[in-house]
Amino acid sequence: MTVAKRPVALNMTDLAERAGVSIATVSRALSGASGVSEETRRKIRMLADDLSYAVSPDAARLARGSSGRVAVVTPDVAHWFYASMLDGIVTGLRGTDLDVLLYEVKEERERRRFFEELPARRQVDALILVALPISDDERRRLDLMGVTVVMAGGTLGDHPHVRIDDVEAGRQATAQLVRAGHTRIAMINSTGTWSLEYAAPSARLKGFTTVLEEAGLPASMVVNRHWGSHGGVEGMSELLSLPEPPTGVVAFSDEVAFGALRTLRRAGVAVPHTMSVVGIDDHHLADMFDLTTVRQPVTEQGLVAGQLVHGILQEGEPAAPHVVLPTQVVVRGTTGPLPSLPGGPN
Amino acid sequence: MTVAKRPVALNMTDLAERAGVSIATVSRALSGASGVSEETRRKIRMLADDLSYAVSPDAARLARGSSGRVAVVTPDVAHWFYASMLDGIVTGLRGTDLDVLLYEVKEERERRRFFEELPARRQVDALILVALPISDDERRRLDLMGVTVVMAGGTLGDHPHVRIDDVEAGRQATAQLVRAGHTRIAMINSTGTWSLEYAAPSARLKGFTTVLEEAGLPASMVVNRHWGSHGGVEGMSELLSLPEPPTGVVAFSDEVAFGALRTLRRAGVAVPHTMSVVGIDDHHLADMFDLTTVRQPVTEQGLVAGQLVHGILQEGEPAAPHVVLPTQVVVRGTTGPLPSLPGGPN
DNA sequence: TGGGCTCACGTAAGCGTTTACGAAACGAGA
DNA sequence: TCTCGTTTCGTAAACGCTTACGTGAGCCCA
Repeated sequence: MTVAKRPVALNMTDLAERAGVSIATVSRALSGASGVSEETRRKIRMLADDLSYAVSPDAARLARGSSGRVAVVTPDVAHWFYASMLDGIVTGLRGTDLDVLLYEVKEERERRRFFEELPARRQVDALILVALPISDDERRRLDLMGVTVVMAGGTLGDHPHVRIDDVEAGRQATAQLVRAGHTRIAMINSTGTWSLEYAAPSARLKGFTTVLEEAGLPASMVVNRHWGSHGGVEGMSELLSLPEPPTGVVAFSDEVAFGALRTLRRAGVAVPHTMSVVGIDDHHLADMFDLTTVRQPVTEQGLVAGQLVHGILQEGEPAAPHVVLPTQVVVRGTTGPLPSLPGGPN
Repeated sequence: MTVAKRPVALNMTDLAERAGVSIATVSRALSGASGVSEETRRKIRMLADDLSYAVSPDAARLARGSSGRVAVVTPDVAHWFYASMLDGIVTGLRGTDLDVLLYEVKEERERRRFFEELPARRQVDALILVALPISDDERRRLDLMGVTVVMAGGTLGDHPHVRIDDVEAGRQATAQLVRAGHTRIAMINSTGTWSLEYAAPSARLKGFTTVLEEAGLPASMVVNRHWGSHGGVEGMSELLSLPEPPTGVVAFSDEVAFGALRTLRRAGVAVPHTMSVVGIDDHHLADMFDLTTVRQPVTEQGLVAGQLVHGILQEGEPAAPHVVLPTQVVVRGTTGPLPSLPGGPN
């Protein structure tokens, strides 16, 4: 006597027997395919319900040739930005019959390993890369998978993508300070987190410098730090230690801005009267810091990415493969008019 | 002439042909099973590498009977707590050959749908529930899946779980204020987010009241709000409007505390001199708010959950199925000694 | 009344693996 | 040299579905 591996699950053959029809009919009835009378279909469906039978996705996919799964690859699940993207993707895919397989590639090592072993290989119908900068070599490996690839929060060759215009975001943030009359404006930017160049920092910097030029303001101070809150703490410290500190600061991200604000609070510098700060993101805690910022629709980007994948899988090439979502200034309390006495309190 | 659905992928039979051996040998060689000479194995592995062939997981799993996947079910991917849990789980599972299938059940509707349709059904070997309160009925449905179920951040019948001691967390937070000499201590708690009772709020409340009793302090004010930052904003407003406001507040979570701090800042109430605040979590931005809090190891809980699942799948029943991780006070700037002039500034 | 159509359903051939079982080859002990 | 045990490998039967194709049954219209 052999013991079944999965004692509980009954299969389609069992169901067919009890329903008194062939397995093919059951398959058709349950999958919604045509070729079954409505009555038979109903009968089978009810029976399946009663016996709480579910079609084995693995077997179905083996037979059909497509997996019904999409892989999401992200550098850091825990981080607000990626988590929000993921959230958007998942909701964008809800309702479709696509499941999400999650891969995190935190460090350079893991990322190399991911592209070498391609664990998602032959497992998914599509791949969504979340703001993951990628080398040409890796792109080639990816194509080897032979699946749809979509980039969310960046670009990737000709592959479909969703993103924001980072140059514009940088412009908007900077313009907000220029408009308020500031003339000594600095930026706490963020590069070098990845060994591969991530596009956002340089794009935002470009927006920053462009606006300053257009306003006829002198080329200004830019410090580079890690793009988390601690980067902001350090960056602002450095700016404060300058002989002639700026009166306004553009932060690469809201988290950087949070850190900057903490430094300012500890240093007793009045915000926005002595120092104005503007971030980029509209982090869900930005309101708690009263932070003026440039909102980028993160969840929506994920959502669009999900829909893009769904569309492509369903009907081939997408209508609009490259989506750029708008950003927009959200004015709160950390920006204000030029201080009357530069450097002095209040 | 028929067109192949997946033109690229070659299969094990192809590989076997080119290697001049049978498909069984290839399978054994690639899976690491015994019964192949080392030389043959090496040869086959090299060939597979050259042709960049990878075993089809679906087919392998169909044949083997286990999916090699684990489902993670969480109420909100974007939220710091769940995202951190997820992060821990993913890292805990890294290195094993288990993939993560992600399911988000945000609203009551979706959650009901999840348990009715069980999309993860027959797709995974195990299920990790992330702080998801569950009814008895749903638990029964779950057992019907016939897979290992692990709870992270809570309990679930006899199923293995990882969590913290929420009563203790509540105690520690409250004790921190009592120790500082506060006598009018309030709590901004959080209930009713789910239709099902979530255990943490009542447990933390219990810790709160117990400490007050032990200290001989009068039963104190407790307001209930949503457990996000806006709940904290509202909760603190309500407390401030009291005829005799407290001098110390325990917040259900750090996010609630963030909101509370914002209200205090806007109201011009000095922290910690006029009002002390302590949170629970040690959110990664807690430091930016200078928030005193009770740290709970979130990522670690996820990590343990992942390891638990891996262990169970590998060797059956786990050695220690119920893990309780310690919490610990982190003192920062939002708590201080009892104000000399209650209610007055500074 | 019969020829052709449509519809509902069954038969069986895959899909790409794993694995029980058996066969061949080889070495060793007697 | 014969026999027995190992080791290495091949054969073929699953695994649980989907789907191309075939077969009757029923229907319509000439």
